[in-house]
Amino acid sequence: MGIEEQLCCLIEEAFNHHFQYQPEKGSIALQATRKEFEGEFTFVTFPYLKISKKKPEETATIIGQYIISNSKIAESFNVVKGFLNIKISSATWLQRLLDIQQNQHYGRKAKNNQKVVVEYSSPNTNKPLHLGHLRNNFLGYSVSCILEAEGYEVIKVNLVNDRGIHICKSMLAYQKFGNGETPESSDIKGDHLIGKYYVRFDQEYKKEMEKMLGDGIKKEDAEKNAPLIQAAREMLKKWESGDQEVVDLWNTMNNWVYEGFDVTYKRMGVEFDHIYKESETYLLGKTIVDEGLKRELFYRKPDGSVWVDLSDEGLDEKLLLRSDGTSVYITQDLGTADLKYNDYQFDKSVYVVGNEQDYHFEVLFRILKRLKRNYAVGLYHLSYGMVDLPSGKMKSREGTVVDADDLMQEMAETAQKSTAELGKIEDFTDEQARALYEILGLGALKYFLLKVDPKKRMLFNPEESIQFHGNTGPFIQYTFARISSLLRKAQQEGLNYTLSEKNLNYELHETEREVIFLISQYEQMLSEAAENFSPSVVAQYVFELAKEYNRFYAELSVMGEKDPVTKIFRVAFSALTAKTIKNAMGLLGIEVPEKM
RNA sequence: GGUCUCAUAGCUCAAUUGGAUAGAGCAACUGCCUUCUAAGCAGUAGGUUUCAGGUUCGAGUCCUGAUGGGAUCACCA
Repeated sequence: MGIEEQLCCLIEEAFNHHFQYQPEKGSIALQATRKEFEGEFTFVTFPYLKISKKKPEETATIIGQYIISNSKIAESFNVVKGFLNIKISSATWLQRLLDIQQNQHYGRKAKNNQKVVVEYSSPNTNKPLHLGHLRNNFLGYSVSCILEAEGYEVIKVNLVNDRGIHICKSMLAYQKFGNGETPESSDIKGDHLIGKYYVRFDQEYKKEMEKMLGDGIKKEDAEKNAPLIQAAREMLKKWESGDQEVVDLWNTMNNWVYEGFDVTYKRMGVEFDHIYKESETYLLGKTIVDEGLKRELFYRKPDGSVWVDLSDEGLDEKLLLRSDGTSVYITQDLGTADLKYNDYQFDKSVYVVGNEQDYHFEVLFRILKRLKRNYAVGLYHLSYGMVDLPSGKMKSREGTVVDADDLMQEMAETAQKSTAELGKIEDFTDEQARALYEILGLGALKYFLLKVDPKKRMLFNPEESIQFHGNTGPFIQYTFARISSLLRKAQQEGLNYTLSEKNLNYELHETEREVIFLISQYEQMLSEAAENFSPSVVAQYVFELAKEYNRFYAELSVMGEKDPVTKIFRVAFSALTAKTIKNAMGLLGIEVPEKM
């Protein structure tokens, strides 16, 4: 039983004993004591005054005294207003640390026999990945790690948008202006090459429109009837009918993109168990439309289009099938939802998709509920906010995007610069040094994007945002490297730092107490992160832990400590801190270096 | 215009889901490397939580309204 659980039991007992009251199971909640007061756990008595029929201070004191006299878990308590602050004894904390050291599975909970599918990334194959995709990918990967540690079996999937009018745009531009250019011939990464033609299409299309506007044609008509857009539509039709030439070009160009994406994904450190392609799923969902029609959940308009009416739930009518019988986005998503369930029989299915699609997913999930899909209860849209630049929104066509490959490269270079200035890794080989820059640069970037609550939009300032000091990835990595250095020394001395009963008599210093408290909160933190699908919970936790350890490190000596028992405790304590940091950073998809 | 969403220190973000005197980092200022990595530590300063009401022992958090951002409302994806 954990320390917190024991305290809750004692408080329940106290209510029984003193107030003849049996609190509901699990209704007693503790919170962490605020820094300015002594103690680790706080019980708020205000909600129970009607039961105790006493003043807040008195109620708190009675419960505090009960805890002290009926167990050895706490060493003292203090009461401020109605707040009962409980100070856990050093021996209790040390026993807890000993338990953690002996636990082989520390940081990873038992399997809960639940399956969850996490869909993330979901790029279009007409342009390279940018900053917005980085947030998506890091989020998706981190949430997967968190759920896995929480006990789920996690299946990471990527639904690639590899077909459609926008893909045809870059294909058409390439056909017209490409002159047979290839990634090899120009030494350009495949996805960037395709992106170049996507932009080119837009430029040429705009030229045509300007000309048409000059000829007195209305804007709407120009947009619809410009020769290039018509050609793109024509090409889409050909693709759908399986025209060999178009399909060949499509294959060639998409493969270039995939080769480029592979490089980017590898550098980002993300991966997938399965890749769905829309070219293979876009026809799905039509049978579901038929099903819905048959069950009179949907209806057909005179022109042949199919709709669902959600107005009784405060939403609108939504188109599910065009009048020409072709499917729209949501049709595919209905089909893909079934497909995923058939493939994996998941308990939960998470979609990591930006909050601009909140309405879409709201509609999608409601339709699936109406269709009585039994898996509908497990659907979750992990809706994350956009990443803004100081100049405002990113727009691919206006060239105001921050490219993912460029950004990762810059981060690594910044790491190299900072490392060179400090001059701490002179003994590294070139290869080791490069690996370190990668770990630090990516660590800074991932931490920066993950430390913010996913739901909130965030600002990314390329010049100022990414630092290596303060609340950053490298700060935490640095703490790990420091401890690693200590552990190397301990190893050189041949020190065995396995904790034993001998270590339980030690009187903890304030900083040590704080750190152990944080380490002991790891599992609870993990649950909270999993429940909310929120890596930011982990990020804040690990920052707090690193900060607190650094305080300890500045105040007390580890390897220089004279008393051998204390020394063993501090080394073990440091090692467990390092382990916890590594585990937590692992949940964020961030590596930690032994030396930096 | 309808719906959804956000607004906290100069800047970027927290606040244990209704609890104590609203906290960190950056930027500014002051100290600390002859001792385990100074990518660090300690300290100073910075707030009418956008505004106006309400709910209650207690509100940054819940409700109503206002103001200001953002998203969405396509036979686009």
